[in-house]
Amino acid sequence: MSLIPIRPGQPFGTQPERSDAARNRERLLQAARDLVAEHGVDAVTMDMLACRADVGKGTVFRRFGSRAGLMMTLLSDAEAEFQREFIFGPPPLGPGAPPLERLIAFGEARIKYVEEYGELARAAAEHSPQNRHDAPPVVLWHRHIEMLLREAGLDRDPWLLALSLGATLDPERILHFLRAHGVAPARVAASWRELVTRLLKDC
Amino acid sequence: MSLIPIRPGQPFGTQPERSDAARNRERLLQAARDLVAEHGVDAVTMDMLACRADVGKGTVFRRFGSRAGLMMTLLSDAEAEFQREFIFGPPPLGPGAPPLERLIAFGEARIKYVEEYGELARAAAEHSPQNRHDAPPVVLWHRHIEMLLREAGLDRDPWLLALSLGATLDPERILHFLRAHGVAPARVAASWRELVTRLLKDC
DNA sequence: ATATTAAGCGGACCGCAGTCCGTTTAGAAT
DNA sequence: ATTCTAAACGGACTGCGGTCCGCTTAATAT
Repeated sequence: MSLIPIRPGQPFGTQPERSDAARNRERLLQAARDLVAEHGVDAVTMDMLACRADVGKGTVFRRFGSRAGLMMTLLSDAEAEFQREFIFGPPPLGPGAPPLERLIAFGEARIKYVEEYGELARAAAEHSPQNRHDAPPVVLWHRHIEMLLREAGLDRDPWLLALSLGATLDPERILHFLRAHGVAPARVAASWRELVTRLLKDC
Repeated sequence: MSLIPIRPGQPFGTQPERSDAARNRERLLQAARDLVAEHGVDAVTMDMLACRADVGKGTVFRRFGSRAGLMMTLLSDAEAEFQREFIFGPPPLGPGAPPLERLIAFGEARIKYVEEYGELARAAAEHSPQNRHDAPPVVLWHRHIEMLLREAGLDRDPWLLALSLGATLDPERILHFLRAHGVAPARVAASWRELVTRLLKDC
């Protein structure tokens, strides 16, 4: 039932992790959530986290690989929920509605997602085009958009077109307008609606 | 005649810079160009540059403010040329052609620009949404797109729509597909053409 | 020439992400 | 219980971007 493993807590083919590792993972996640709540995503450093969780710095990086990896882990629940909604949920976001309406709903849902988790999402993509463009959830979003474009009859390189539309919904970008320019979320959503509506007209 | 001051060599209202400062600026720029040519943008560090230019590290940061600032300076000639072309140059990129054709030409020119200067452009925008979205050249591109959209009769929030189209042409994004996914530039250009053509149909 | 002064300078220093490697320990095998 | 070993651990260390601040010097005034 789980979709794409966003950040496998314990990798697939291996035996269950050692008890001390499990304990440390819980300690780290709890400490990370606390620190984010207290100081905000951007102020949380890896040293701070190691210290708060009373764990060596090496352990933090062994667990999460990088700061971006940590942020992905913190996002994974919300991300899984989002995926569930647009894949299995009720229309118009989920299956059952015509592709244009699903696209519109997808954009709106993404914008809400950014409102809530934007800082985390941005931090999860920082410092690596790879993270930004090829992370499993991102690829899934793109495949979803591509599928909807095809359903709508757009057959001219829907993959690239889907990537372009995806760029439009990039968390850092959306967040920047929301926060730094004070653009209302509803306005962003309206613009997205306008964009995809025009794009799919007469297909 | 100069357009937007991309990175003022010597700020506006002040008297000409001191001779030693001028000498150091030339030394730094030359060293930076050499280092980029030798090792590639991503491998050039600020310490390396200071050392090569035989200058203190503080001087490097006094001059350019940050690594991104240095990269913007290195880009400024190419950027000014690009601006000249789409503002004053011959159609279809410059004025004289219908807006759709100018938009198409704009995207194609940007893609060529990324092919040539993409690494620099990416480095110039790194580590700051501000640099990425609100740098003077970026704002100018967006205004240009917005103007073309208006000319084409698209009157529903052309500013946000222009930003979305701009996101589509983001250097990091384009560069990522070109380099990491081996997508041909012509294919990216075709996708852009498709996107804006559909967008402006019946306006 | 000399004095004045603000711009310029340099490099020690800081905080951070990420690495390395010698040490510890959980858990299995005996 | 003892031994064994691979996984996990921790914290010193590196490299980088960026800052700070006491020193130097170019340009100007006298």
